[in-house]
Amino acid sequence: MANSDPVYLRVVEDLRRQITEGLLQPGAPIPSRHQITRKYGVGETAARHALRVLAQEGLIIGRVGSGHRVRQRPDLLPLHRAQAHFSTDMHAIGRRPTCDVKTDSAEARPDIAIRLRIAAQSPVTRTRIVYRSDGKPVQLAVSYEPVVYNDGTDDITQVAHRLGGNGLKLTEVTEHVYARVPQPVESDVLDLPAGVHVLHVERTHWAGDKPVETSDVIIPCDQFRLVYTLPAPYGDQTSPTR
Amino acid sequence: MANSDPVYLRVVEDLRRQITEGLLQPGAPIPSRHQITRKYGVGETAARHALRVLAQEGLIIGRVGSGHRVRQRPDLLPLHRAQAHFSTDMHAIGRRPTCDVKTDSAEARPDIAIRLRIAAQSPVTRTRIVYRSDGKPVQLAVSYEPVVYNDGTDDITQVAHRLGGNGLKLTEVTEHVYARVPQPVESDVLDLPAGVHVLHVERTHWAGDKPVETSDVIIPCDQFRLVYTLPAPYGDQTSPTR
DNA sequence: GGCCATCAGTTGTGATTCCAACTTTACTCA
DNA sequence: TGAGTAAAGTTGGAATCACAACTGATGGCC
Repeated sequence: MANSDPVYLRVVEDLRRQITEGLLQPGAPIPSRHQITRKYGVGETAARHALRVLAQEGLIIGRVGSGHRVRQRPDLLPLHRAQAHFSTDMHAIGRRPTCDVKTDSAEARPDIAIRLRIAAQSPVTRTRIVYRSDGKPVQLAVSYEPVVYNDGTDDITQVAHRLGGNGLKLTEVTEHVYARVPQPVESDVLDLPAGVHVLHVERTHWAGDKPVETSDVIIPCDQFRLVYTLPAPYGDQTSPTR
Repeated sequence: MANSDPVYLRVVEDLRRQITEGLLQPGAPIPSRHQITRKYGVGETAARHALRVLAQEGLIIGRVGSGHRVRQRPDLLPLHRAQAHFSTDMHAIGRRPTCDVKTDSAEARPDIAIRLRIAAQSPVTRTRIVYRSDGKPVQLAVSYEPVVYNDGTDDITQVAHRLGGNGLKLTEVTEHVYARVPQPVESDVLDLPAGVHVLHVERTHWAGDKPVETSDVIIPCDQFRLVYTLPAPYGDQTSPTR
């Protein structure tokens, strides 16, 4: 009873459950359209629709000729986690992700010093990462870290792990989000047409009450979208009946 | 030439252009499936797909039996704008949006005082708004405003307009986003099951360099989703060829 | 005038079929 | 053995037909 739900939702919910419960690990192949029709006894339309919904949720990712695979769990909101998908996703769809990482030393600008709660002009390690998809720059991240945390040998992109090794535990991430290109950030490398909207994320990683790293991330808006999922049509309402 | 694009994308782009250029104002009806098939000379599948894409973009909203209409422009990311859709959207899909607004005076808690850059225990106007959909509470917002800005007669939900009338111009909104339920916020009114993820937005409206209002917004994550739109399949890549 | 039933129109969902483009695998042949 | 080729499988796109549930408006009836 209570099973007047659309057919495709049955497929969606079953696959989603398997993914969220870990039965299907990231990278695992998803049954193809035809396999779904046989396995669930549904039509091709329903199978295709189910795959589309899951893909749009970000749980799976498809590739022509190759099939769908479980994506790294995007979960819900954290921008930093979504950003972590960059490399994985680009690979998954056959683009070549690259990134330039340039690290140098600098004196903390006043705004950066405030964010890191250190004295202005303190020495910081500045890391500038340009993310590229097939050579085209699509994302820019500039991170600042007090030199005291940087032993100079590690990959600065893995602050969390390194700090974890130092006995510090990252407890929180705060993010300030703007919808524009702020002045102090060099965004010319992204080669954006004038007037394009960008997401500017000021992100600070905290260990306890101590900021350990802060970064500016510039993301053109056509890569991100905050969708207001309504509990109704076209939505996927994460199993409302259970 | 250069028109090997999918057919449905032609429809999507044309309608989207009309919407973004203002030819189709918010509330205006969108051609129905059958009208699209005739108007654009495409099949029903393409028409349906186009409408689905636009709906998922948030540009239009459909209602069984009634048709699609242009939604208030959600643009891309701003949470506060997405939130502003609450009432409109609920109406559009036939739910009854209501909200309780309770206003009282209080002394600023230390954290609130910092956010408003006023002295702790200064008098503030506190507004607690519970958004409901068909009676079910789905969103909670608690705002704080220095009493100096509140003349006591206006609707506090329209801070921007009121301040605009006072000659102040809101220039910016900063948002801190957490993915948890913080302690100081009363979230029991939302009647959330334990462990449910929520979006906690600390939002501050600025007029110049002066904070004029700050608020905590609690949104269960099943209402919002940050989708990482890939420049590839199922995406709608906002006219990449132009 | 007011109320109710009917009816055309619309959306959401579904089945079925087909095709182009692509990937992967297996196979053939030099 | 190695390279090129063929075949099978997969996705994205598309056409066509169908049906249930719902909305809005029309018109008839009291």
